[in-house]
Amino acid sequence: MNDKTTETGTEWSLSGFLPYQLSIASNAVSDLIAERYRKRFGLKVPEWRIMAVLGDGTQRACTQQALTQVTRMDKVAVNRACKVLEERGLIQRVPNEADGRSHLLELTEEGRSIHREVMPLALATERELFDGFAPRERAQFRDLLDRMHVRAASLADNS
Amino acid sequence: MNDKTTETGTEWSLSGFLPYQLSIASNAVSDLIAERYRKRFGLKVPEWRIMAVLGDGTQRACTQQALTQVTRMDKVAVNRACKVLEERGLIQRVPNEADGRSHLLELTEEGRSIHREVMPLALATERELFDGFAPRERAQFRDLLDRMHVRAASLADNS
DNA sequence: CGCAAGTGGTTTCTCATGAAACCATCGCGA
DNA sequence: TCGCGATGGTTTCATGAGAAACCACTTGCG
Repeated sequence: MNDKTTETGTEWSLSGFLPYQLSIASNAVSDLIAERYRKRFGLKVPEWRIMAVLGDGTQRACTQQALTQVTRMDKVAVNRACKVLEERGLIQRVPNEADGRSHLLELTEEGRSIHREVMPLALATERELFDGFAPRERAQFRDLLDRMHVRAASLADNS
Repeated sequence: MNDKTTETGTEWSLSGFLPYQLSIASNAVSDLIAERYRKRFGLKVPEWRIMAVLGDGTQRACTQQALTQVTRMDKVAVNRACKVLEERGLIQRVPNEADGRSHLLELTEEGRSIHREVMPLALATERELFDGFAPRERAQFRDLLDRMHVRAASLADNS
C-alpha cells in the first residue's frame, strides 16, 4: 500500500520483485473471490470450480478424473469438493456403466439453480476487477499471465 | 443456459477466468522460486525473504516487527523463519537496548556470504522469467499487477 | 478362466499457514 | 511508584493442500 521505498537504482526492494508482486496480486484476488462465494453460497473455491465446470453446457456429466484435468486441481481436492457438494445435495453421482470404478457427476436440480447464480457472480466479479482497465489492457494482462505461466513451467522443467 | 448449441460460441471456460489465470501463473512462478531456493540453499520462501531484507544495505539490523512490515508476511511466519535462520547460524539476535521485548536481527558472517549468492539467484530468476518479454511489457506487467492488487483490495473493503 | 498390472477414487499422514491465545516488557497516567 | 493497557514476540490450535498409501475394479495376457 505505502510502497514509498523510492527505488534508488541500486536499491533492491521486495515489493518490486516480480514473483512477489504476482503473489500479492493473486492472493488479493483469490481472497476476494473466496470471500464472496463463502458469504453468498457457503462454497469454497474448489467447490465453486467444480460447480462451474459441471454447469457448463459442454460437460453434462463427467467423472472426477475428467474434472481433475479440466480444473487442474489435485484429485484429492476434486474428491473432497465433490463429497461436500454431494452432501449438500448440489450434485449427484450416477453409476458409470462404462466403468464400475467411477461415477458420473452431475448437478442436481438445486445445483443447477445455484449454478445460475454462481456464474453471474463470477462474471460480475471479473468485470469489477477489470474496471478501470482498458480493453486492450485486459487482453494484454491475460496474455502476459499466460506467457508467464508457460515460461515458469518451462524453466521448472529443465532445471 | 445449458442449451448446448447456443452456449458453445460464448462458452465460458475456467481457463479464461482471470482469477484462475492469475492463480495459475502465480503458483507456477512461486513453485519455481521455491524449488530453486530449496535446492541450492535449503531455504524456504519466507526465510529467503528475510535474508533478502536483512542483507539489503539499508536495513542493517531490525526487529521482527520491522520485518513483518517490510515483507508483509504474518508475524508468525516471520518469527518462524527467523528461528530457523538463527538455528542455521545465518542470522543472530542481539539485545535491543531500546526495547527489552525485542531483539535486533542481523546477518552473521555466514549469512552475509549466503546473501551474496541469494540475491543474484533472485535477480537471475526474475530475468529468466522475463525472457521473451519486451521491456515495455515488463513494465506494463508490473503495473497491471499492482493495479489489480489495489483494485481487489478496494473491492474487498467495501463489500 | 485367472492372475498381474494399471487406473479411478478414497483415506491417511504431513506440512504449511494464519488466527487466536498467551507471555513478557514497555510506557503512560494516577 | 504502581497499575494497566498496548505492543513485540512466542506458542498453540484449526484449517487446507498435497503426497503417499490404499482399495476396488478393469484390462490385458498367459
